[in-house]
Amino acid sequence: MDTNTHFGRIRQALEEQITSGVLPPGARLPAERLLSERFHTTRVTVRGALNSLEQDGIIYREDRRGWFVAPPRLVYNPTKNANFHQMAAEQGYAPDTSLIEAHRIPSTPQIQQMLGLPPLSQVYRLRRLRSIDQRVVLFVENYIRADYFPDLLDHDLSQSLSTLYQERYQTVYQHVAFQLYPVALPEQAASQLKVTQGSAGLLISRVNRDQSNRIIDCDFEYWRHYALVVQAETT
Amino acid sequence: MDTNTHFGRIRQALEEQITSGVLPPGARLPAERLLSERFHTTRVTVRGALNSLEQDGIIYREDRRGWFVAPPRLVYNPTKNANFHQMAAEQGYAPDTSLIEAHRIPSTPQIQQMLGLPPLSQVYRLRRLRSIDQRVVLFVENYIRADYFPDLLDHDLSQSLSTLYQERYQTVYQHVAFQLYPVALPEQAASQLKVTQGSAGLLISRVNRDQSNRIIDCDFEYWRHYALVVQAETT
DNA sequence: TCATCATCTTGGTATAGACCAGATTGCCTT
DNA sequence: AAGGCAATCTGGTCTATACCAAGATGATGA
Repeated sequence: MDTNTHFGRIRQALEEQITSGVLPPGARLPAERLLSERFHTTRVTVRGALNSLEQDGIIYREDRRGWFVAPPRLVYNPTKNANFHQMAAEQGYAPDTSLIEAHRIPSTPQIQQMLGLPPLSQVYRLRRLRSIDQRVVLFVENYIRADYFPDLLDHDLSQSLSTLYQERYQTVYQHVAFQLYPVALPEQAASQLKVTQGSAGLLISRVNRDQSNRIIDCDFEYWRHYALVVQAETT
Repeated sequence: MDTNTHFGRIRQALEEQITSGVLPPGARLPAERLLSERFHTTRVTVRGALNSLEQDGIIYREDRRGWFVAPPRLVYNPTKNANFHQMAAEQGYAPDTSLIEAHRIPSTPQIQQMLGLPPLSQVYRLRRLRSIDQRVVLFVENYIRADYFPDLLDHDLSQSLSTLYQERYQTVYQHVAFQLYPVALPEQAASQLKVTQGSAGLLISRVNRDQSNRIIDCDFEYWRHYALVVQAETT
C-alpha cells in the first residue's frame, strides 16, 4: 500500500484497526467528518479511502447511517442447490427473509425467453430481501411458472422456495444454469439494500429445472458485493 | 436513474450516447475537464458519474490515458476447462498473452497449503498479462509444482498452459476447484492492468488437478471486473 | 534515422468550504 | 405511556481551485 498519500495512509490505518481486531465485524467507524479532522485532511479524501476499503469488502456503508466493519464473506456454492437459510445457518450466521411483494403477473418478453414461455403467460413474481445477522445482503426477484404451482401465493413465502417446492409440490431443483457478473446495483436493489444507487454489487441470475428437466423458475439475485465468495468444484 | 442531480444527468447522457452507438466500444470519451465544462459542473462531479458508469462495466479507464467505452463482456465458463486463447477466439476476440516473469522459487506457506506441498518445496511462478483486442483484461499468477514439470521454463510460456501440459507432459486438467470474489485490485495487478490501485476487480483463484487427481498447479486471476461474465451449468 | 528531451494533455490527489436529505434521538405534549 | 415534532447527526452531492505524475507528442540533435 502506497503510504505517500493521505489516501493510502488513511486506508492503511483503518485496515490495521480492523485486521487487528480493535474494530470488530459490525462495528461502526467514526463519522467522515471526525476522520477527516483526525487525519488532518478533508472529507473528499477520507471518502476516497473509505470507497477503496469498501471495494475490497473490508467495510460497508448504510445510506446516511454510517460505515461499518464487514463480517467474513458468506461462502456460496451455486452448484450445490443449497438454499439460503441452510447455507447461512451452516456457516454460523442467523439468516432471515422478508417478503416485499408477491404477485401473479403477465410475463415480460425477457422472462418468457428465460422460462421458455409463450407470450401472455402468467408468472408469479416474488421480491424478497434477505439478511444475515441483521445485515441485508441480498435482494432477490423470483419469476415462477404459475401453471406448475397453483395457489403458491397462499403459502409462507419467507421460507426457502426449494423447501416449499419439495413439501407442497413434490418438485425439486435438479439442474441450474447461472450467470454471475459484477454490476452497479440498480435503483430498486440499491434502495432495498440501503446502499447508494450505483454502488458495487454482484448479480447472479439462475434458471432452474426440476427432476423432469422442466424449467420451473428463474431468479435475479442482487448481492452486496462484499457479502460473498462464490465457490465451486467441477470434474 | 435519478436525473435531479448533475451526477444522474451526466450518467444518463453518457449512457445514452453509448447505448445508442454514437460512442462505439473502444471509443474514447471526452476528457474530464471538457465534460465538466459541457455539463456546467466540476471535475469532482464528473468523476462521480464516470466512476458509477465504470462500476456498471459500461466504461473503463486507463491510468492517465483516458476513459473508454467497454466492449461486451467475455463469457467465462470455469467448468469447461477452456483455455483463455480458445475461449476468446471462439467469441470473436483477438486474445494475446505476454509473459512478465517466470522463475523457479521456494514456495510460500500459502502456496504450500493450496498445492499440498511440504515446506521448502520448489515451484514455478509465472506472471502473465492477457488482453483481448489490445485491451489488457487479466493479470494472472500461476504457481506450478516444479517436480511434475521439469524444464518447464524452457518452453514458450505465452501460450496456454493447458496446451503446454498436454503436448509436452501428457498431463491434462481434469478437476478444478475455484473461488471467485469481487475485490479491490492489489498494487501489482492494478499497475499491470493500468488501473488505479484499489479499483474494482474480480479475483478467481483455482486449484487444478490432473487425470490422476494430483494437484498440479494453482493460479490467481485478477480480472478487470467489467471484462467478463461467469457462466456455468450444473446438475 | 533514431534516440532524447521539453511540452502539453490526461487523470490522480488534494484543499476548504457549502447545502441537502434521510436516520436517529430525545423532548414535549396529549 | 404513546405519539408527534424538532434538533442533531449522518452520509450524499456539489462548487471552485490547485498541484502532481504519467502518458503522448513533436521538435531537436547526434
